[in-house]
Order: sequence, then C-alpha cells, then structure tokens
Amino acid sequence: MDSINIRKLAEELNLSVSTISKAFRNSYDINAATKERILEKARELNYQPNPLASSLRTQKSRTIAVVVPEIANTFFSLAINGIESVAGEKEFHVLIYLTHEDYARELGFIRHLQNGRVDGVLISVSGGDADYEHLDQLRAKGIPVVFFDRVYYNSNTTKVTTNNFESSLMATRHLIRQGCKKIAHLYHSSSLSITKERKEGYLEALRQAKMPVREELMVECDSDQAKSLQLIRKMLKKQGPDGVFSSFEKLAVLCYQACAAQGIKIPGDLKILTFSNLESAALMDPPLTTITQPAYEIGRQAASVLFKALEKKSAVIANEHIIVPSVLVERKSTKK
Amino acid sequence: MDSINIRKLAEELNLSVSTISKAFRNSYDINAATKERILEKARELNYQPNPLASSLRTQKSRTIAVVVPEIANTFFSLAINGIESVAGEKEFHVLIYLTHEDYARELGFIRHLQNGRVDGVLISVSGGDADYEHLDQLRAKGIPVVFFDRVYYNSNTTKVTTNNFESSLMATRHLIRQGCKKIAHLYHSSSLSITKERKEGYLEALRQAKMPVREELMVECDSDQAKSLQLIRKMLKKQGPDGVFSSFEKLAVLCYQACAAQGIKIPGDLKILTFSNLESAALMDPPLTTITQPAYEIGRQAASVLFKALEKKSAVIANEHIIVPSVLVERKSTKK
DNA sequence: ATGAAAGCGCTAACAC
DNA sequence: GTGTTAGCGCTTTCAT
Repeated sequence: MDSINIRKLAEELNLSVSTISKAFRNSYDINAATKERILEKARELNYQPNPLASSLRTQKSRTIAVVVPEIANTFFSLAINGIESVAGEKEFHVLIYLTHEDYARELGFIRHLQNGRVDGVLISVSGGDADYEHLDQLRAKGIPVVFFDRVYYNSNTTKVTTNNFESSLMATRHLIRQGCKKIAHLYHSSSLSITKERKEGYLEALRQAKMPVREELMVECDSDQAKSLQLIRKMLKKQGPDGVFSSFEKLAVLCYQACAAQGIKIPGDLKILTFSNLESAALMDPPLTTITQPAYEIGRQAASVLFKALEKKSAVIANEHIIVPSVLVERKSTKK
Repeated sequence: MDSINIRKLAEELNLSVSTISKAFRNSYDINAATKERILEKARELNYQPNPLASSLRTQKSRTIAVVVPEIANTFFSLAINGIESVAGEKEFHVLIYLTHEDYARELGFIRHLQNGRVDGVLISVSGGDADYEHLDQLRAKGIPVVFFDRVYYNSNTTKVTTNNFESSLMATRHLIRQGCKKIAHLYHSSSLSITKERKEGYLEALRQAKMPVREELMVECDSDQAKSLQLIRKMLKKQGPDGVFSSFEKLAVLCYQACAAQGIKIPGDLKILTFSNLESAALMDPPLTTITQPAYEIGRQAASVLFKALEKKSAVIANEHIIVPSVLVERKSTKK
C-alpha cells in the first residue's frame, strides 16, 4: 500500500504538482511533450488521480444516484440499463439505492445524498404525492432531481413516465372488446402515482362502457407475494371475473398461478392482461397480452434530462412531463 | 446553494469544529448534552458531513463497486439484490458498473477504481482466466476483490459460485434419463469460467453414458439475440436433436421461440432444460425445467466475505472457493 | 470535555 | 509553459 499520489509523481518527474494536474485535465497551457512524459510515467507507476480529493476541490463528484424500489424487476433493471448507458457515455459513476418500496428508506437515502456525494439524482419514488419535501431540499442544495416512472407530480422538476392512464384505458377497453363483462383489477401500493393513474384508466373504461364499478373486483395486493396470491385466489373464487387487468407484472404471474391451481382456463374462462416487460411473456401458457413499457427508453430520457442540467450547472430543471408511450401487445391470454 | 459545513455549524454553536466532528462519530470524550445540542442544530440546518472530505481524510469511502456483465438478467439482478442487502446493513454505498460482456470495459472500470473511490470490489468477470492482472493490481493497492459467478480461478482471492459442473452433469443426466439420445448444448462466451464448467458437465454426462460427443450439436451463440436465434434454428433444423441443455436463460428462451416457429413440440420432439432464475419458468408453455441458481444467496455470500475483509482492514482474502449449489427443478419441458 | 492546527490529495488563481 | 500556494471539508493527534 505504497500509495502513489500527485506529489510523488511530481517529484519523480521534477515537475510541480500543478503541471501534473494540468496534464490530466487537458489544460491548454501545457507542453505536449511534458504532458506525454507525465502520462507515460503515470502509466508506469499506475497512478490515477484521487477522485475524492478532486471532487472535494471541484465540488463535482461525477456520480449520480439512482433510487428505485427494487431491482429484481424487469422494468427497473431495463430502466437502469438505459440510465447506465448514458451515464457511461458521460463517464459518470452510478450509485444504486433500493428502497424496497419503503418510504422511510427513501428518506434516509436522500438525506445521505445531501452533501457532495452525488451531482444529481434519478428516482422512482416510494411515497404518495405529499411526501416530496426531502427531494425539494436536495434540489435546494443544488442537486438536481429527475423522476421516472413513479413520480411526485407536485414537485417542480421533470418527470419521465409512460402514458399510464391512456394505456390502462386502452387495455381495459381491449378486454371489453374481447367480450369481458366483469373485469377485475389487481394493483398494489395505492398511494403511488402510477397505481392511481392505472386505476383511473381502468375506471374510465368501465364508465365509458357503462359497466358497473365494483369494489370487490379491485384487489389491493401486498408486497408479500404469498399474501397477494391468497388475495387473488379469494377474489377469483368469490367473484368469478371473466377478465383481469393487472397493474404489475408480478401480480399477473401470481394470477396465472392462481388460475392453474383453481382450474380456471385462460383465456376461455378468464382473460388476462398486464403491464409488463417480461421477455418470456410470449412463451407463457397461454402467451400473455402485455402493455409493454419502454423501460430502457424511459431510463435514457430521464438520464438525458439530468445530464443536460448538470452540463449547464443548474439544479433547476424544467417542470415538465415527458411521456414515452407503452404499446399493447395482444396475445392469446386475451383472445376471444 | 448556501452550503452549510462543519465550520459554519461550529460558529453557530460557538464550538470548535473538532467537537462537532466528535459528535458525529460517537466519540467517547464528548459531553452528552453538547452532543445533543450539536445534533439538534445539525438537523435544524440540515447539515450532513461531507463524505468526500471525510473519506479523503480517513482513506475509507464506505462504498463498494459491483461490476457485472449486465443487469437486465434475472441472475444478476437477484445477485445485486443480495449484495445490496448486506451493503445496506453495513451502511455502505454501492456503485454499479456494467461491462456488457466486454473485457475492455472491465479493464477501464477497474482502472478507475484504483484510487480511493471504493473500499472493495465484487465482480463477475468478462474475460478468460489469463486476464486478471488488473484485479491483482487493485488488490496490491489495498482494495480487496471478491469474485462471484464468473470468476478468474487463478487469482488468489475468494470466489463464490454455484456448482456449475455438477449441476450440468445432473442436468444432462436428467435429459438422458428422460430418454434423450441426441442432446444439444447452447452456450456463449466460451472463455468464461462458468461456460467451460457447464460444458464440461455436459460432456462428462455424455461420456458416462457412452454417448457420442458431436461438435455440430454444440452451438456457441452470440451476444446479439437475433444472430443467436438464427444459429439455434439452423442447428435444430440440420441436426434434429431430441434434447437441449442450455447454459443461459436467454438461450433457452430463444430455443422456445425457434421451436414454436419450426413446429417442434416440447417435450414430445425435444426436451429442454436450462440454467435460469426466471420466476415465470413454471408458467411457460410448457413449464420449463430449470437449474435454479441461488442468485440472491451468492450475492449475499460474496458481499459477506468482502465486508469481513473490510472490517479487519485487510485486502488479503482467503483463496477459497465457496460453492452454493443449484437445484434442478423438473417441469414439463423435460417430461417423458 | 473541548480546541488548535496539521494534513488527506487535489485544483485553480496567480506569479514568474 | 511551469511553479507556488491557499483551501475544498473533514479527522485526528496533541494541548489545555
């Protein structure tokens, strides 16, 4: 652990530290030959400028934080993929924080991000729309925030989402068109923006079709999968719906399991459709109709907006809503 | 952007900066009342110690790097989940780097990690087993490295993997037991440790069963999905195997697609089995037999080993191999 | 129990 | 084109 640093490198080369520093930052006023000599020696001694020291000095960390509810989830892993692809282009580092849908954890993470560790934050939130002061505080400290997927609409910054309401409206209409008369809705985390919007789309479709809205058909699931499965099974048994609109991929998977267990035939007895990014949806039994979200693109867009702000050194980001539409992929699970 | 810091906080309270510092690190020699007063004021002014400055001083960043080939992959996202769960317990931060199976990127990332940014590295590698000097260099700088899943066996540190050889042996035997006479093998990235081990398991099973080893049945796929699909389709058509042992989840998914397109019935014409962590494997058509890897557990174990080293401030980690076995989950895709 | 001061490794203004 | 130096915000001896 003989730790090489800028001073030692300077001594080795009989140069001053500032010259070394310039060599690493492509300063104009440095002799090309000296620069080459420096970089050469640096390679030889395996020297890399200490980013902590540099960041402390410049007040720029060249890192961003990505805060998401979970990662073992196709939507988020694709979105992170998109984010990483633009962060990589900018040579930024990416910190990941998982809230596990827990608002208190979100609060804790954000608090720890207040002081220099990151230049900006991308977040898919865990709370309802009253709970955004912690993020505004961050922005007040000069750290820009961009929301994606699950957002706080009242916070004045850019939000990147899919067209949750319209997609849900479309999706539910599709079920109706396929002949469903009694459509159930599966969701969780009812305080979330997306949950509400999707539910609204569902309700609007029912209204437009003059179909009754029945509370018993709307199942609020749990973060615990076993519990959710029970809730779904109970609803299926008691209500006997002929259609299911699921707001989240995992709930549709549970619903498939429930149907298998209860001998309910899809799409004969019950048609199912869900928000999802599962690559294997087409290979399921039966192939699952999905509202496929542009997860990667949402990640890229959100990151692009953030970097644009970082480039002009401004924590002020337009209060706009970027919508990247989903597409309904019809498959056998909703066939007539 | 009025940035509060330790000095301003000290002035506000008519205390010295060192006292403030002590309050935040539970130093023994500080008056309980003063400490409370300090923390109170800190909350009020929304002060958080600057981690960059602190890290620079202490030479500890309280962050680790996780380097993986990709993230939109059930295995890795579950493994990261496991890693994050222990990092969270230790209140460490997690940086994510995606190599996209590109060794050059791995090299670049590791180089940038050399100087203070992280205290340790967890990596699932992208190269073959001759290419680990960059990681040994890291360790020489006092930054411990732990491998998981895809490892460099020759590097002297802990590796955490599943039992790739045995699982593959078991899996291939299972196909043989189910009556397969002509078993194909799908893989990619042939320089990787896991790819080799899995292939060895496959070959060993053939040998033990005195079945011929045929090169034409072993398909090396590409990182490009479309290309892989073509390769698989060609093999299926030309060779007409009655069994497929796939080393990677995505390849099995492609194989399902190919079968659907070519009218090959699973498991009647062809039995398939793959390494996978897909939750929906059981819901596929037909339900897919999998070798399910303990991805979350592998992540947790690797992280635990790393943190144990960090706690005793040592970059020297036992040169051992921790094996967390996979389980073969038999489903309809390999039924007689 | 509290404070003064040196220094972690770097950058950037300024001097030469 | 290169060097000197102050200082980013913190921690940590060492005095008091």
